[in-house]
Amino acid sequence: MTIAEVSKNFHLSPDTLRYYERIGLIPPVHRNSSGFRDYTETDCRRIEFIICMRSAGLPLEVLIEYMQLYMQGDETIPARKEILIRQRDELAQRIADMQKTLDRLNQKISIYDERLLRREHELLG
Amino acid sequence: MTIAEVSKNFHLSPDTLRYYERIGLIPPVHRNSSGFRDYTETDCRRIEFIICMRSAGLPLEVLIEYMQLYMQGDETIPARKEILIRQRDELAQRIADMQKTLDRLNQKISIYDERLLRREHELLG
DNA sequence: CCTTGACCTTGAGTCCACTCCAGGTGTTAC
DNA sequence: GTAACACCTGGAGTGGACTCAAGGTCAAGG
Repeated sequence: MTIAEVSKNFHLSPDTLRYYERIGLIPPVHRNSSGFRDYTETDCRRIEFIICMRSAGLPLEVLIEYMQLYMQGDETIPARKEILIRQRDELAQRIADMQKTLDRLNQKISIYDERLLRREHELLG
Repeated sequence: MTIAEVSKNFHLSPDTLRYYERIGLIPPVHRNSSGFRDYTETDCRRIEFIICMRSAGLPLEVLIEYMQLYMQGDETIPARKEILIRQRDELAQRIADMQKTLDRLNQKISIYDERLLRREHELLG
């Protein structure tokens, strides 16, 4: 797969894909005869994983560390698991906080609804 | 209330408090005789609201717009409500996405658990 | 041959949300 | 009166995550 195809599939700019490679988030991508990147299925699965984690706000730094451990094989499973657990816990906390804000927004919206209804009532009645 | 007290109560640096005022997120805070800021209860309630919204990732730009409308009185209620609805919907979407990532992290963690158990089993058995 | 277009590299620029700094003022404590 | 301290201002710096620009290579089409 060319960089353009991967870019299109994942809605990620070619610049970002190259950037991820440059910072060691994904291992160097294989090149074709003209030196162009040729992404494998494996590359794509990794990219998809990264996008998913990034969408939840996991920092690149953490993902880089995770991926580097991943490349080193099975001995790093405990370390990788630790990272995932930590990130999972932090994420759960963020979700809980955001849920509170969501509730508050809903509450505020319904208060505005009431106020608008009252105003309408006053104007018409 | 002095800036130091507000800072302590809300775990927000004095620099950030001044920054919020400078960008128009909160209206100019009243000063005491020596020119120091003296925060009112109203100021504090606004700051608390901002912190809550920021913790859910609402951009400063949106909060500034909301606060500016707020200062203009009741005619801006419909516009404010629109902002809140939009932000609520986006937030709900973000939470849903994050929940998916959370599920995926949990799944991955339990896979690691299994693998570690198997390895232990192989080593001991 | 020359142009076009997809890709390459390196390095600089951008955006957001702070955060820090230098230099200054006013009150209190010794 | 001078030192310590809490605060002030304007402006510059930082960190994270991209994003863009300049200049170059390569293969295909006219």
